[in-house]
Amino acid sequence: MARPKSGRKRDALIAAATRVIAAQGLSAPTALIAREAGVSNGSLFTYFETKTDLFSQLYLELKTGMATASLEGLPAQAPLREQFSRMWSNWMRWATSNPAKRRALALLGVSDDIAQETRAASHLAMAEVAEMLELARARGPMRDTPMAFVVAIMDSLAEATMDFMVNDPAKADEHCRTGFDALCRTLGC
Amino acid sequence: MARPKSGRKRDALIAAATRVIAAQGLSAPTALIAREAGVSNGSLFTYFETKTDLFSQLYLELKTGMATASLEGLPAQAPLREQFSRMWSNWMRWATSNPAKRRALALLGVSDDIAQETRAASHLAMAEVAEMLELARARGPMRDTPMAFVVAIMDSLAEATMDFMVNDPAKADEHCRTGFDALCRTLGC
Amino acid sequence: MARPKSGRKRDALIAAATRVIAAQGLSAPTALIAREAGVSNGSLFTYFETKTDLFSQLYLELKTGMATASLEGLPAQAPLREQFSRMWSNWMRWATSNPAKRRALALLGVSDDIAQETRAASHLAMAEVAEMLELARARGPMRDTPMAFVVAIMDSLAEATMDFMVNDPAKADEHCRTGFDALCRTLGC
Amino acid sequence: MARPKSGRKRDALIAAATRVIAAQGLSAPTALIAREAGVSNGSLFTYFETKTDLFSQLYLELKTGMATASLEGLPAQAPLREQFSRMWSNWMRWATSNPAKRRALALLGVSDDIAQETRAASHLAMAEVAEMLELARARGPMRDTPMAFVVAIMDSLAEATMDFMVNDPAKADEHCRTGFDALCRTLGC
DNA sequence: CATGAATGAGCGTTCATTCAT
DNA sequence: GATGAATGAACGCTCATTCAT
Repeated sequence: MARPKSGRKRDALIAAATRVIAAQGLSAPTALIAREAGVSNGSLFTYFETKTDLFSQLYLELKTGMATASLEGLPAQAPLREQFSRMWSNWMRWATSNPAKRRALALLGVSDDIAQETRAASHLAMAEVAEMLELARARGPMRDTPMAFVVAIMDSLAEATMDFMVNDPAKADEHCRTGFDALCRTLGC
Repeated sequence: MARPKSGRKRDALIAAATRVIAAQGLSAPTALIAREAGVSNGSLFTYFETKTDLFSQLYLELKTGMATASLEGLPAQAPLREQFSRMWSNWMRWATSNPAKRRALALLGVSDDIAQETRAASHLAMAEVAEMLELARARGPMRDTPMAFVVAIMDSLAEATMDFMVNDPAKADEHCRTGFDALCRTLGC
Repeated sequence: MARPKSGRKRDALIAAATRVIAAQGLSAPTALIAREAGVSNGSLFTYFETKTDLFSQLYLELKTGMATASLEGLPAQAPLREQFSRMWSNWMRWATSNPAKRRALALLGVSDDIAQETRAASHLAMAEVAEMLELARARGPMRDTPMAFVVAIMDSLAEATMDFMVNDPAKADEHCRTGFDALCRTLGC
Repeated sequence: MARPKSGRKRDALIAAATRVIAAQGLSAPTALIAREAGVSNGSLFTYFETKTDLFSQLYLELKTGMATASLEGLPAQAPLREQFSRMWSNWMRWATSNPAKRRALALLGVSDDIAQETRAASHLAMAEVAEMLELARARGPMRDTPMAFVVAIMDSLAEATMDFMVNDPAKADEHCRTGFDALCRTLGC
């Protein structure tokens, strides 16, 4: 049955792409990604049909990873605010301890060649997070604002917070809390 | 030390670059920008040493234009909150009525080849806006947060608001206010 | 010295190559030929050492098939001219009812990588046909022309006739006769 | 007005393409053609938009050159048969003294990426030759055969004749006449 | 013996930048 | 100064062939 496609190689390519994109941007050569993954340039295309395909799968994988990390170990019984806070901390931790992933995700997020389809799929990954947000804003001043707007605000507060945690790591925890508090004030939770 | 802004052709190139970047992204060929400006490809390089140089100057110019527009006609005598609100409206109006400029600015903002130096210079353009923000947060819950963080939060709320105004223009004014109210709640102003 | 024609798969590859070459030209990927034959890309190379080898064998096989078809059912007792005419009809019928084979053969015939050796071997296949031609021209105006030249003339008249029969199938029989008559006038038979 | 596109370079590219195609076939790298023309690989594309474009223009140019050469110095007052004979000699001379052009033309003629349009244009170049053929067959046995068929027959006799003249140059003139006589017998002229 | 993943040279084309006109 | 042709490195992707399974 011949040499089977190696999950290991695919993962190496995904990981290499993350690193290389973070370092060089989306215009990084596929050949470099392949080399970084310890694979021939041609092989990249047995795992991903095109560069765009690689990027789409990477985007999805990063988004999913981020969502999963954010939801890890949530105290199911605790009050909403506490769960929400924990989710936020998880999220910030993921971002600050995976700067390459974060940067790659940011670049991919604004790239023209991530299809609408792919973006839609990525929202699914974040569904649970969105649900928590929905509850958190339910009785506050943004209760009538379109959900997508609220999500955008949360995202952008998160980005700002991450930036600060990274740039001033000594006070990372403090900045994390500052960001969360700002979000809560905005939502009224 | 900037090269003399030698008139019409330079401006045409800047304007063309804005349009072309908005349409095609940062990888748009210089030759296309030149053609769009009604100028030969070679001439572009007598006005800007390199593509990066063009992009840096464009970045600065867009940032400055945005700041200027935001400060237009502020009621100097009115209370802070009113001035702040007016500034916000100006800002949002600029963004929504200059979508190409906004998109170009966003792309340039995350580009690798805008030097730190250039970014720093761009902050100068926003100095007055930052000052207002300083006053606005002075007595609120963020009074001890590093100013840069507060700026980042404002920026990101602004971006989210712009997105929504653009995507749902019928309710642009409402979204504009929603964004501002969220900011004020965050700052406590 | 040809490798044993080991059965079904080899034939499937030959047939697939015919189809694929007719459709895509000689630059068609071996992988496509293999897939079309229901065989893995790697297996192609256990039946044919190289792409060139495949092409050479295919060339020979097509030439042989063409010759065989041309000689089918010749009326051994009938006068030469009748036999010759029957051969011509057979030939034309083969060409018009096997357009893919004909096209593949034409492409292979002008390809650089069919060795002289292979071409020579292919003449053997046509030996009987050549013999008839020899007799047909024996007393005509071309009796002193080098045989190879006469063969070339016959071949090229044949190609022209085939083209016409294919492009205007309604009058195929008429064109077939027209071609034959032209040949006979040329040879004086 | 900048360096103007150099006719010399275009011609060098056309000539190089002729040589390289004759030697290596249609799959010859554009970079080789450029190098052979003494030009950078990039420059080829300022003279020809694509490889296909280069090939089309080359095809047309070769066809036209062939036609022109065939018609050179025809004795306008002489009887048709004499003119026709002279044209044939011209044609054969062109082919035998320009083997690379002839081979390139043959390869291009069967290439898939010479558009129908281009082929049609090439017929124009041969219009005068076709006219002579029309007269030559007018009263002969092929008077009712479609003209295109007659053309095809002439072409293929010509090709066969050229081959022989090239392979046996000592008797080139004799073969030339043999071919012409065969054509006349076919047409009845 | 069959399979199909692995390899890496090779291709057509693009594009920032230079420089002859 | 303006023009646009010239340059050549670079890129995404293909494909004949090899070889681990």
